[in-house]
Amino acid sequence: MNTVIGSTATRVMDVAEALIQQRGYDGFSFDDVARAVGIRKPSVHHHFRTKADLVATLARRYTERFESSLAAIDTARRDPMARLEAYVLLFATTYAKDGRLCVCGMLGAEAAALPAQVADGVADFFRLNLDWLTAAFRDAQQSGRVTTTQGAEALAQLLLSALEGAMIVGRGGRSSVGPAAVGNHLLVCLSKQGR
Amino acid sequence: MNTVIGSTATRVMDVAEALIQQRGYDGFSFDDVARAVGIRKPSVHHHFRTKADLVATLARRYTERFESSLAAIDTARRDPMARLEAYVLLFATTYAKDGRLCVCGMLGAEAAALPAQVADGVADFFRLNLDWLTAAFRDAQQSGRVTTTQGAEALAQLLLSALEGAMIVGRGGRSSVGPAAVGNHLLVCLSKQGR
DNA sequence: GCTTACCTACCTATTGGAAGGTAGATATAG
DNA sequence: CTATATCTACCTTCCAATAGGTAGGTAAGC
Repeated sequence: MNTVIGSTATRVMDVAEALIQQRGYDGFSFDDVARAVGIRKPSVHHHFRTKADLVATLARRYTERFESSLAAIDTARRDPMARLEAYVLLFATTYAKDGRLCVCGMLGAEAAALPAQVADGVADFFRLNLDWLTAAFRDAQQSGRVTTTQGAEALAQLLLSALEGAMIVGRGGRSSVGPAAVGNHLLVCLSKQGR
Repeated sequence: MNTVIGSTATRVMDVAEALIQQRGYDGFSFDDVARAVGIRKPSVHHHFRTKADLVATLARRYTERFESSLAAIDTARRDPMARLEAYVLLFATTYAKDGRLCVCGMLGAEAAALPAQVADGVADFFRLNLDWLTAAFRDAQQSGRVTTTQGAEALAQLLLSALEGAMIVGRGGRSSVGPAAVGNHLLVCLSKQGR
């Protein structure tokens, strides 16, 4: 065994994930992955039958990890605004790693060209996020920390959209502004002391 | 002559634009374009030397059209909020056409994998939008229609990000919520009567 | 002795792109 | 008015590279 950490299958997923975050589904090949991992292309097929298989599995892992992070936030913070700030940090951390996009943000853009199983995984991710955010905003409104007349569902959609969009605008516009700034600005606007 | 409208070069750009909006830069080929237009692949090369050429030209046209729309808004509306609402409608109209993404939103996501000339065009688009929005928000704040403590530049980044993101989240999440709803919700939150 | 992890070799389709040719319109010069 | 030249828009043919994926084999471990 070599000194590289993790099983080969894990490393394949790690590499594929990074490639998707930077180039998208159609922007990388099994050969790219193989080269980066240090094996041959057919060996990648040994671990993941098809490309759709690999990416669908990867998207599921991504969503599960996100789910864990959300659960961790719930236990670590009680204050609804602190929870939302921690949520923004999740996206900011991803983006800080050499401008990596959210996996499902990237895949969501390409949704029309994706295999069904992959597109399903992407939809699950957004559903999970929207549900968690809706609950968080409902808490924030009930505790009086957010005082907009807008429904919690709409606010959830707004924050998620702003964060996903900030990555794309920040990267495409070569701006220094990313999801951290955009997300926090929005939270300030929505919070009581925002004006 | 056939009944198809526009010159061949224009039709090539129209088709390529639609394909990019639905599948991204790596998601379409010269052959796809040729087939849709009704000519052979090398004839596409006759009009646009390379793929980078085609897409860069197309991005420039997209930005110019957007620029015209912004100018039209400026002359048609005086009220800063009405201008911002008209801006939101620009994105909503694009998205309403079978869920088409903003060309530069899509390309922005793939920015890391794009030829330099294309990436430059994308950056120009975002710069144009951010500049216009910053001025619009400055007006809105000076007239007291928007009362956040946030700077106009930050608000511009926020609205643009929210609109670009809403397209991706809406499509990827198979939601009925799109840029129209998200954009208008944000404007309500920012406006005086938003609470 | 079966399973796992990997390999070489190969296949077919498609990619972006080049080379070179043709039909028809237009322009120009004698 | 005609002959020559040029241009545009398209064509067929071709190419090397790359795509996703398969077949079949080897070597090690439980």
